[in-house]
Amino acid sequence: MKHWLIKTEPKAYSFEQLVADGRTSWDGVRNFEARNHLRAMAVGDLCLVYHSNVGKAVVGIARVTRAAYPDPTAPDEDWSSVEVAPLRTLAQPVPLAQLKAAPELAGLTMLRRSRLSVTSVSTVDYQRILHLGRRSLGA
DNA sequence: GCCAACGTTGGC
DNA sequence: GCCAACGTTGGC
Repeated sequence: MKHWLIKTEPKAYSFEQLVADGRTSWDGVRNFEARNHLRAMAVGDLCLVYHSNVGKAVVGIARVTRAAYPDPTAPDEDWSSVEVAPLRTLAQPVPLAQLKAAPELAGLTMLRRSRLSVTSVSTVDYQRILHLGRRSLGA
């Protein structure tokens, strides 16, 4: 199983909206590298969902429920979508500043390639980020 | 194939 | 609102 980080502007489509919807077509990606990552996703892969611009934090986890298919928002063009469903909301969001401040996450692709909307995440980094998202005692 | 111009993303 | 990063486009 692979792990990914997918970005969304919450004003356009938030994780809360995904929870409300139950599942969604993750479409609108218009970058070749990001598209290729979508195509590499398999059903069951887990995605950290990051809110860009507003929030600037990892807020939840989604599960891939349908592998890549043609992006319905770009008929006759060579883009792809996957379908995802919410798995759970993090007890506390993990802000970008916290990701940047964690020395063990220095290799995170998302930090080095800040404009790439779909990036892969190593299993160990995925677990580190989940750990940061646990509610801390006394918080 | 190079490179300047331009548009978009996204943090600050 | 600004600006850096960077992907895309198009002229040559």
